[in-house]
Amino acid sequence: MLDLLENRLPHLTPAESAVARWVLAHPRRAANSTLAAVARACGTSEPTVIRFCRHLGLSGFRDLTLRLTESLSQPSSFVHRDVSRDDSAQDAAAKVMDSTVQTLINQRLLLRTVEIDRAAKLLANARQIVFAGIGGSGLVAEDAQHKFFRLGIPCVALSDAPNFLQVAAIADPGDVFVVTSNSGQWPKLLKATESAQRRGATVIALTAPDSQLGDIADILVPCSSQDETSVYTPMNSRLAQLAVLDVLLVATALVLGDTAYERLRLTKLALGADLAAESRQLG
Amino acid sequence: MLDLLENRLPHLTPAESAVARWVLAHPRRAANSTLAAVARACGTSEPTVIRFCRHLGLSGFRDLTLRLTESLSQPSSFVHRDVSRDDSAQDAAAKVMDSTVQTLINQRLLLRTVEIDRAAKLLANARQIVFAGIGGSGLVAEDAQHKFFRLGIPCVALSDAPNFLQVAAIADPGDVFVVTSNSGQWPKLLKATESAQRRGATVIALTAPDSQLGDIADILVPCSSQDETSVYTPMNSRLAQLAVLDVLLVATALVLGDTAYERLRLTKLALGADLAAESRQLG
DNA sequence: TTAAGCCTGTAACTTTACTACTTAGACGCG
DNA sequence: CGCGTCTAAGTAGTAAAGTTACAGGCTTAA
Repeated sequence: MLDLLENRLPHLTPAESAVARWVLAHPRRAANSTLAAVARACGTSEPTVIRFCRHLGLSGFRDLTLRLTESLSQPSSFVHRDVSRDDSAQDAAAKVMDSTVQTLINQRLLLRTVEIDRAAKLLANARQIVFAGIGGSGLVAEDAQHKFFRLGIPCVALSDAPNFLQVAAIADPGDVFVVTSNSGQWPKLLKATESAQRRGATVIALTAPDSQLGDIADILVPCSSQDETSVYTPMNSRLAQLAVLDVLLVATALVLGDTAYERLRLTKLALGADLAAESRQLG
Repeated sequence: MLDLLENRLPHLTPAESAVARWVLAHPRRAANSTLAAVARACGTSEPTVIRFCRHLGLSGFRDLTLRLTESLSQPSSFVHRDVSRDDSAQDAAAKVMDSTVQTLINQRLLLRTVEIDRAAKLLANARQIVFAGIGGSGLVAEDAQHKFFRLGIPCVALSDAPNFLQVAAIADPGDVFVVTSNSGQWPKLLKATESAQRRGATVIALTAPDSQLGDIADILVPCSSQDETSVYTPMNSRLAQLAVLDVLLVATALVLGDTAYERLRLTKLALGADLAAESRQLG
């Protein structure tokens, strides 16, 4: 938030930038003040402060105070630092975990802009869910299939382009395609996606917000792409995608209600029972 | 803040405790709502909500929203709250993401007790790395294989018991087995692991600290097992395991030094080049 | 059964955020 | 140089939010 402020500072009008500078200088006071107090402190008028908030993409002054307290209480401990080649194993471990945590925190924020309930309703009423992803995302698709089949909805995971093209070619209007891709730019993936859409299927995309795949999807779930600068930066985006699929699973289960609840319970029980049986047998 | 709320809950009057329960259930919504909206949602009146705030030692409703956003953006706010069946999609999403983040934060702490450098040295010098996991952990094993092959070390992923038993039966002293299991109790997994050890192979286990698998492993990497109480609780343990494997990958790459660095760089380049080629071809 | 006390809601009041309109100044164009 | 226009800032008003005062009703105890 404060970063954003500093970035926008040059693009503001004189009176507004005075407000910005004051807020930057006294963020904590700003968070607890009223509109009138801030205006007075900046030597300007209340509407100017409001306009200042709007130019920052906020809904109003109230929003500003909220965002300020939010960013003031956030610890800076998870900010990402690249692993360097002379780090100790413990240092590197901490850095990797931190960057992972940060990725997920970012992802959580990204989700606030997504119509999760709409996605969940679509998934809940799907004739079949097709999870598709190539390369590393193929595993994400498989993981999703492993999760969603427990809801009792027919699911399939596709992890290579030829299969995806074929399934897309015979897509049904009731089908929902969940397409995962880091870049969202692979031509074959786009081609298959478009072909599925032409046949009336719905597409939910887990990908970078400014990608081609994101543009054509019916529902875009932006996933922190995190331009992986260092070669040591691991595939955090994959974790974010997995977490998002967890979210979609739970949201879909909530839409389905009792049926899903019971099925989830039963699959869980089945696992426990099997473990017990095997132990007895060998024990 | 939410803790405080929970503590004070018994000392509140009926109407106020209704407010408290609602706020606990929808903290994020409460933080963004107006006094009137909260009162309506709780089926009570506005003054009651104010009195509720005062009993918590706050100056008023405004203060409540501020404190709520504060504690929600603090890391301690990621404490797990079960998804309940009447949650909105957004609430559920936040809860799922929070619990995921919390799992990873816990995992980071757990890693401090692990001899990561020793594990990394073992992996770096392995003749072959065998990643094994059955059920959901099978995907973790495959993911790990996808990551580690980029270091130029021979890798294999095993996701079912029969394969694992066979590979373990012909294990070599230079082999390193990375065995992943949520429970760490599956008899077949234990049997295969022991057989590999008898042939001189080293075993790194990603599992619950108090499990049988953990006991017999050469190196135990404890993974937050998170007694999954609610059926809506997704498989956070899997994310923790994936993150741990990222850590091991980076640590191993650091041990290998320049060679690994170069190989990681090359694999990354190869992907980018392929994407460019395909785009040209179709574009 | 009645009186005291506390919980709760209604209604009035104050503050607060926001909007519509107006004015002052800057820039371009005739 | 003057005119018009367009942007930036402020004034005043309004709607809505938070807060307070007060009164009704229920509980409890004498």
